[in-house]
Amino acid sequence: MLADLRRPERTFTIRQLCNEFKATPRALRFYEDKGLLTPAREGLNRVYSHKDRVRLQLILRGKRVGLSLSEIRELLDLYDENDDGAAQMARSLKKFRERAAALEQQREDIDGALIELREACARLEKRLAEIRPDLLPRAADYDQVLRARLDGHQDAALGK
Amino acid sequence: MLADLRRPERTFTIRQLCNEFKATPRALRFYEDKGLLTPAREGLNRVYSHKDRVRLQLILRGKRVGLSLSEIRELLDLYDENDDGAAQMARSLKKFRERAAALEQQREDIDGALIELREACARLEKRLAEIRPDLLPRAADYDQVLRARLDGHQDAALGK
DNA sequence: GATCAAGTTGACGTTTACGTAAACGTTGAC
DNA sequence: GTCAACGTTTACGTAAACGTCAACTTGATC
Repeated sequence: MLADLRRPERTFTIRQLCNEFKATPRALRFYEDKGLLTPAREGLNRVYSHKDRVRLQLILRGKRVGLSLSEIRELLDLYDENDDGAAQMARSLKKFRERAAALEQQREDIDGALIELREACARLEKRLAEIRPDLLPRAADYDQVLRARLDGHQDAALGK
Repeated sequence: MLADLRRPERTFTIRQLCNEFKATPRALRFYEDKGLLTPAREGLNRVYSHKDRVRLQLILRGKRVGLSLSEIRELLDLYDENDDGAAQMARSLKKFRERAAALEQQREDIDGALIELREACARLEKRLAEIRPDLLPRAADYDQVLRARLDGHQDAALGK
């Protein structure tokens, strides 16, 4: 009687979900503001159910693939309001495909920019080699690259 | 005496540069606000010199590869303040390499997102095929892709 | 009873690159 | 003389996703 209200009945505090998913309380409240989450209350405090946790997972997944919060909300809303599961799946699929296409386009744009950049680099390297070969940057800037890899590129890379 | 003040002395109006480089007057004035351009004045009107035109080219190139205006300004400033051409070239080269590394990272992030997206799509397609094969989206969304290709992806793809 | 940790609700700040009026001056064409 | 076309300045608006206070309440603990 005490032990069996385990999984489905379990509830979560905001902090627990934040820790589990590496989010901040501010973010969860923000999602709530935007209508993405609607946790229950116990007095003032938020109480997240199992379903809320699932929704949060979906939200974060959506973010990872570069969907905007409003787009995510639309998808979530579909799953709630409508009872025809297949129709929403079709819609989600469409959304995902669109996003995939957009990302592929972005990759192309990036490739174009990289081409321009490499040309510019090549020119600079050549002229520097002629004029002041000692000034050619070396391994030092690799730090920058490595440092950059540990950071917030995810945010910058996607959706804008 | 009249004919020989051709190329180097020639000046440009804001509109001429805008037409040539497909920019808006607002943009040029904004760059000026930010200290990227400093055209002369003839009364109130801006008069762009040859050098200004070059600077504008550099600005737009920088934008194309995803540099922020402030980064571009730093580079331009170097070319002005300092008279050691080689040193600035080295700095520019460094900047460009960093940007290239960042763009490569972005591409990786995008690839990661694409993997997640494709997985999600595959799952949805599979289940839809089982349940409601008639709802599987088809060529219709190709419009979206094509439309997207004609638009502002450049902005979204880079810098943020 | 005082403090402490954790929660809450506003509400403003941040960032980027301009767009979009509003209100006005100058010049050339008719 | 007057209308259109171009120029000017100032200044607010936008969009996204929270961060960062500030000021307060609540429950637990010493």
